[in-house]
Amino acid sequence: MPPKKSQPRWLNPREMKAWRSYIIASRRLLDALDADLDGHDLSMADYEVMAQLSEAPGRRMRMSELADVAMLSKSRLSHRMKVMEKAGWIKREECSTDRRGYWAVMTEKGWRAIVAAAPDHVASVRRRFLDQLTVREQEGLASTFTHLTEELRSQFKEEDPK
Amino acid sequence: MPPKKSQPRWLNPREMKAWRSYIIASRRLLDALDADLDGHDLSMADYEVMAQLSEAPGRRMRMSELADVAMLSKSRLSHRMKVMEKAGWIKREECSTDRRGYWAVMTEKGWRAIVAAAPDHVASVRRRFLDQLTVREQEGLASTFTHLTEELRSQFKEEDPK
DNA sequence: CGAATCTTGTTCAACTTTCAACTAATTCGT
DNA sequence: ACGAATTAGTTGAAAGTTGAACAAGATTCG
Repeated sequence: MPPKKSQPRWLNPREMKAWRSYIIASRRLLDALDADLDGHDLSMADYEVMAQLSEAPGRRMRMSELADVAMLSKSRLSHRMKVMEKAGWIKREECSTDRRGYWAVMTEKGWRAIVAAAPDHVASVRRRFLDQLTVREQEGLASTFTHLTEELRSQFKEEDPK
Repeated sequence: MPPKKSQPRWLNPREMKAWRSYIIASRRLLDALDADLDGHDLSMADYEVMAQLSEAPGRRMRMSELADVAMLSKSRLSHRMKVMEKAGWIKREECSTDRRGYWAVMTEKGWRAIVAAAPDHVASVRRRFLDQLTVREQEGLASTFTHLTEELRSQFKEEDPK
């Protein structure tokens, strides 16, 4: 039997609805959350970086680790950090134990900025997202997407084994 | 009683889990889907534009309407269209009934490009997303996010009444 | 040890997106 | 009808992102 290019299974209505509603709501949601952060001179991505950094011991993190947890490329993080450094929110310190490396260190000013933004952002996440879901939906969503993250992680590992 | 700035309600563990798992899975998912489209010289955004256009009567749409359904700013669409026009995927035609306007018209080459990409993209959406969900989860997700889209639309209307 | 390899983080150039300004055509209100 | 306000769409500059190339320090292992 000759190898045959498998026919694409088109999406059935249920699948289509799941996919389209997810993708559309997500774009709207992310746009709204970004817009809500505008007043604090922050994008969602920058907020994420600052939030992660603010929770790290000593409010400092190695660049690579920060890129990792914030899911940014090293290059992108490096560029953003240049901007945030200019804004006085972080500074970079050489790492004494690995002289290739740097610490991203949140400044007092950066801390004040994230502390000022956080309540508004949380309120925004509530209003735009969490408050629109029942408890049941929140739980379902958490379980679905936790599983999905796992799966994507393992797909990624298979495709690019280290 | 003086107006008091309301205390921010922080997220409880259930809320936190729903929010974080959603945001993380979504970023991974979108990244994976984009990567899967790489071979066809398409981003998700460009795919969306082409897909919408391909489904329009005559495979043509007014720029504004296309921007609308693809959820892009007019400016962004205009720039992308310049690129796609150079690639020979679309052309622009003056609109006879409204002389400010233009039709975005998909070319034969554009049609072939989207027809070539679609099965791979659908397979990718399946593999990365739909196949990871039970039927129950797909239904739950569709209902949750359909509702969310509605809600966000109406929030937007309230904030920016036309 | 020391050569090959890997990791850290930055940089450059190409590309994409945003924002505000702009032209031109249409519609609205009186 | 006619001036004001809207709408369609583009543009150019500034800002953001990507990906490859790079320098320099760490690691591995024969």
